[in-house]
Amino acid sequence: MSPNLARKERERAAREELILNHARRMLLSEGYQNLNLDSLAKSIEYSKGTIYLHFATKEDLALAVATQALRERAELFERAIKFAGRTRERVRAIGCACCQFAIAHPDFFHVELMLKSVSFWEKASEERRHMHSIQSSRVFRAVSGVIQEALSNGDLPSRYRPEEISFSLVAVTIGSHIAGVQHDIQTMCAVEDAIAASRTNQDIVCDGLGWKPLSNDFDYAATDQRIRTEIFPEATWIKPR
Amino acid sequence: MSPNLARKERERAAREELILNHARRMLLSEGYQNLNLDSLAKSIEYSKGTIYLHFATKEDLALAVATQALRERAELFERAIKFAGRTRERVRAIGCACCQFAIAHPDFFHVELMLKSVSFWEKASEERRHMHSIQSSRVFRAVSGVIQEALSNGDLPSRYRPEEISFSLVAVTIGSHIAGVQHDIQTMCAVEDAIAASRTNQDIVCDGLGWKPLSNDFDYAATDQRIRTEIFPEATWIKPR
Amino acid sequence: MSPNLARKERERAAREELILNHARRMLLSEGYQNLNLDSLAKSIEYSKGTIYLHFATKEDLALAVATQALRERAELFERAIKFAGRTRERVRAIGCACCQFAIAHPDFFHVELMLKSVSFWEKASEERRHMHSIQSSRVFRAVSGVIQEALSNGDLPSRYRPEEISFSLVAVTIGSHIAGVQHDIQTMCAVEDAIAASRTNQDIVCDGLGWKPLSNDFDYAATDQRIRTEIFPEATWIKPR
Amino acid sequence: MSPNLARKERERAAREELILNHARRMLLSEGYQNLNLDSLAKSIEYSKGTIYLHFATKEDLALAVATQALRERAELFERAIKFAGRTRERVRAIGCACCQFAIAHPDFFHVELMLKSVSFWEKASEERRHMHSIQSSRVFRAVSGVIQEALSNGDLPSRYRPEEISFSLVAVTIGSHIAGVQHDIQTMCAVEDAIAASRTNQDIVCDGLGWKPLSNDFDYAATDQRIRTEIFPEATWIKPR
DNA sequence: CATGAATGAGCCTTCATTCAT
DNA sequence: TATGAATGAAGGCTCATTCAT
Repeated sequence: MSPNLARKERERAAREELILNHARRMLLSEGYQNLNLDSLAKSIEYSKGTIYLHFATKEDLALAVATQALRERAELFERAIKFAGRTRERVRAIGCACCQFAIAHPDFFHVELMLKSVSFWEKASEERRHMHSIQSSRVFRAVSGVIQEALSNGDLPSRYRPEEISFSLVAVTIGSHIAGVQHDIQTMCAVEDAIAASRTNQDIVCDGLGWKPLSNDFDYAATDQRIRTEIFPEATWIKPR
Repeated sequence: MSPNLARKERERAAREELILNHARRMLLSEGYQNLNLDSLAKSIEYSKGTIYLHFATKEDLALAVATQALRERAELFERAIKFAGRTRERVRAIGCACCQFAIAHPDFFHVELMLKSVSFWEKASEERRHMHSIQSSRVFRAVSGVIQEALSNGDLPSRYRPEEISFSLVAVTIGSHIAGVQHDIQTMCAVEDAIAASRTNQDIVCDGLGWKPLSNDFDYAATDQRIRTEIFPEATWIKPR
Repeated sequence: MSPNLARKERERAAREELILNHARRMLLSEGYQNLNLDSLAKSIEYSKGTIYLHFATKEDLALAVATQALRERAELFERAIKFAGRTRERVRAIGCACCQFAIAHPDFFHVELMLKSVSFWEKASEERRHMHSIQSSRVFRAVSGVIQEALSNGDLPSRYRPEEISFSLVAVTIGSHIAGVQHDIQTMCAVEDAIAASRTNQDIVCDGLGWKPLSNDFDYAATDQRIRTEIFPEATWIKPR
Repeated sequence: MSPNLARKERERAAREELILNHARRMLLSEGYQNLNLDSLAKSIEYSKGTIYLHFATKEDLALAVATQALRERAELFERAIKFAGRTRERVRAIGCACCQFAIAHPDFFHVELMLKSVSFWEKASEERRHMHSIQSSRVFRAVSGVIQEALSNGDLPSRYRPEEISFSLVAVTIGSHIAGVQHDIQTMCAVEDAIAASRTNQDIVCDGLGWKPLSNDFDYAATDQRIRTEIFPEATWIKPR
């Protein structure tokens, strides 16, 4: 009996993953309001009722999609901070992780912005909300660990508080990804490669924070090469600036 | 006859403004999909039919809301660039304009992100689209004028292209406002005052770009004081850092 | 005062005609349900309110359009029966009148069918209904006069009752016009010229009724020529078969 | 499993039939524009959503009603042409089929005229359009087969082309049914029995076409008797003339 | 008299959710 | 457990009719 139960549990998890994958695809290509459970059911080749055996509401499902992605991001970040090098090189690796994620899930910020809606959270279940916050803090811990160390060893001046530094990095990254897909901004700012532009902006912010070695004083080309080799061998886009 | 016509025209404009104001409020608090014309009609105390005398579709209405706000932003920017001072002081004034706008229209980025949807633009009328693009370029011209001048007179090094510089500023500003209202980011980055955080981030980016005088070398407190007095006397929040 | 009143009355009648003409055009090109008073008002360059000064309801207006056209048909019929010739030649002239009318008002049968709806008549005013029936009987009288004479002088055998004969002619004419514009019937019956087909069918029915001279025994080419010259000089399409 | 599926399929077909029957009734009594899905739903005692499980749009539903009826007509026609007798007797049987259909679906021409609208076909699904055209050609093939044979064996003179003959018959039949339900025509032509009048008109046309044996030369009473016995035993109205 | 702004009932269509099987 | 038929509230949009000016 127990092996049967285990098998069932595995099957259940597999189906949940299947649902999430299809839901993510639809969510990203069509937006939240155009995600409808009829076509999702058709797409996964299970019935609508089955979806409801896994997720209490549509909001619950969407939140699970977001959490799944956030977990991926957390994993990328945790790989990044293992990079052997100076703190600024490590934060650079995190920047690469962000871009890696953005490439895997373009437009994902849309899903994240959707989470902001109050009515959304109200309709999602407590359990899913909790799971989301767990992944959220994994991401944050990765970033703040590097910042802490940089402040400790003097790579970062103490002009800004650690949270301010996190916020700068987060803000410029989110902003770059969002602005990079806005058509009018793309046009007016002649953005050709949104990913490269995002990395440039992270560099500018690090320089502005005084995070040593400044990009004027150090050639990060070799770093990029190593990040690619050691951390993200699957990446095809990390090029030295 | 003419006075009658003039009065009617005024009344029509007033009603359009009334509709836009309520629509904006609902759009911001509930999101695009939760804006419904029934409750809007109820809220403005006119019938649904009347809304359609002003706007051809729901998308048209939403675009008009966005354009109205964009016009305000353009006006704030054009006031800002008249500030008598060095280029970095002027871009600081633009930063203040952004914040002024963000205070007037918190969450407005939500509306702007909505504009990204292709299906959205298809359903809006050509006329409204044109009006929107006009305001859009006013905003961009203001920013790029200052950058151009800074590059010319050496306030900005030529390390980055002017469009890259625009993009950095735009990205960090958008990102700060968006990140500043995300609940989990607020918590983890201990953001108390999102507006102040946004200004800090703009400062960091300007420093990172090497925009002279760097914030280490110059006390912008007096500048802020003057921006407040000369450009935004209505502002209650511009404080020297 | 009286001349003023007369002028006003003339103006009123002229405006009513203007409305009817535009309404007919829209009714024929778009169908009843797509006739809307907003575009009608725009088209006549008077206000919607003014339309209601002439017609109590939309149905009233449509009935007036139908009546106006019926009057035209009655006039054409009354011209036709004055043709100097044998009864079968006269009924042929009526057939030409029908075609003349069909050319002037293609698709008009659509309007006439619309009149069948019970809910339609309920909403039209008594006065308009009366005016419609007056024109209706003018049309009928013209036809039945010729039939009566043909029965009297032996051109028509007495096999059928006069009303049956009227009905045959009416039915084949209506049917030809309707079938002639149905796309699938056009295709399958290879109808190239619906007007010519309609005349052929009238001929067939007359032959079937035994109306002398039968088309095998008489060359109606000269008759057609005379109908055209004497009765419908404006017609461009009456050709001898 | 299979019996379950079969039962479900049967239930589904039964419900589709239920919807179609009610829709037909409403369509005929109220016209297309007055057919509304709210009252249809109420009438069938299912929800509006259920209707949409069967039909993609209102136009789809209406087209299905038309196709259903057309299929019935095709079946009647195909029974009729099996009548053992001369060609004119067989076309008489088709005439009876028409009347049989007209009795089953009085006012059905209204639905068929509705199909003329271009915008209508655009909104109907390709599948339904195809099904309609299939039935349409069944009907046409039945008629043109008899005509072809009559031309071959000399029952019909070659004065008219086969398509012209089809068109005459179609036109007089459609026209008789339409004219037979128009109130003013009924009154003025003293039509007591529209069905009988329709058959008379078909006879007149056949005579006019010279289709042998002419009604003067042959007593069709026995034929009618046989048609009734052999082909339409369910008919209560076929009487010898 | 003439206007046209305002109305609001009504329509078609969508879709998250439920529940009998 | 899994299904998918059924639901019905809700939403965007139209337009004949009215009435204050």
